[in-house]
Amino acid sequence: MSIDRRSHTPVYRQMANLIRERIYSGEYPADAPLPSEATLSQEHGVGRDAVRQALALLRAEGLVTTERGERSRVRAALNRAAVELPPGGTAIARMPHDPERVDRDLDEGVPVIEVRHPDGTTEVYPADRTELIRPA
Amino acid sequence: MSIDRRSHTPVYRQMANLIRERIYSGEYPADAPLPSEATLSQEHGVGRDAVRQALALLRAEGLVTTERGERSRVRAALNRAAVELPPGGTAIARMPHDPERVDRDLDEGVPVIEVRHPDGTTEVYPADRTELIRPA
DNA sequence: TACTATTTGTTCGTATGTATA
DNA sequence: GTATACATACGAACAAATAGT
Repeated sequence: MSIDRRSHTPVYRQMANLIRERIYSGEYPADAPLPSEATLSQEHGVGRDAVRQALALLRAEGLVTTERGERSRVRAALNRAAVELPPGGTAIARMPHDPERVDRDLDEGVPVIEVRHPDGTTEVYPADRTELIRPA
Repeated sequence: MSIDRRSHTPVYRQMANLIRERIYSGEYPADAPLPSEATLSQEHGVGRDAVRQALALLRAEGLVTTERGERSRVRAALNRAAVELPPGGTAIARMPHDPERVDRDLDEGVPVIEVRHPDGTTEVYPADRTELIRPA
């Protein structure tokens, strides 16, 4: 797969698709660093900007994490315990808003599960990706 | 000569021109270390990035060499013997590709001369800069 | 030998300008 | 007018190699 300049799909989305496929295929294994933005930029003949926008999409999907000064990494799969629901309780999955995400020290792309008990109290759990499976 | 912020010539190219002139003028003599990147950056009021890009241009031209942990140096002029061409032989000057350059242990910016003999054999010589002369 | 300072290498964050669709 | 795309530019932080004490 490579970048199609004539496609109407923006370059940065094509880049995201390309990197995502390499993650799902195992070419970029979990916890491994991706090539640097500059390397990806050169190898695929696109601007650094397009690479950065692609990585932003993958971060939002929870597939990669990025820290300043380090190459982006494939998010390691975590095995989290299921949330036990109390009788009459409800659970809602949502994305945290940005200050909340920072406050809870969560990576981008990590949804939270908000458990509401019958007595009105609520608890919030991060819902990390549990497996590396291509969404249907 | 100094950096013109209003010029359409990129800052890093202006920096390369500036340093190149100082090399040709003898202000930075052969084999002498240039000022550090940080010094050049501060003295000319440009970012370290611009300095590094300028040095990359000069390396590609074969004017300077850079080693990690040391300041860049003006490439010493070497007096290499002329290549003797056999009757019917041909010679081609070209830049080595990157793995070849590493393999032959050559600095950046050093072309090679490929001598082809009538019998089909070839020899390759590095073609170091022999004099410090402003190209016409 | 060991420690420290200097220096280049790498990398991401951010901003600006320009061009194009 | 907006979104996309690229090049340029600066900053910050850290790693790694070298040199001097």
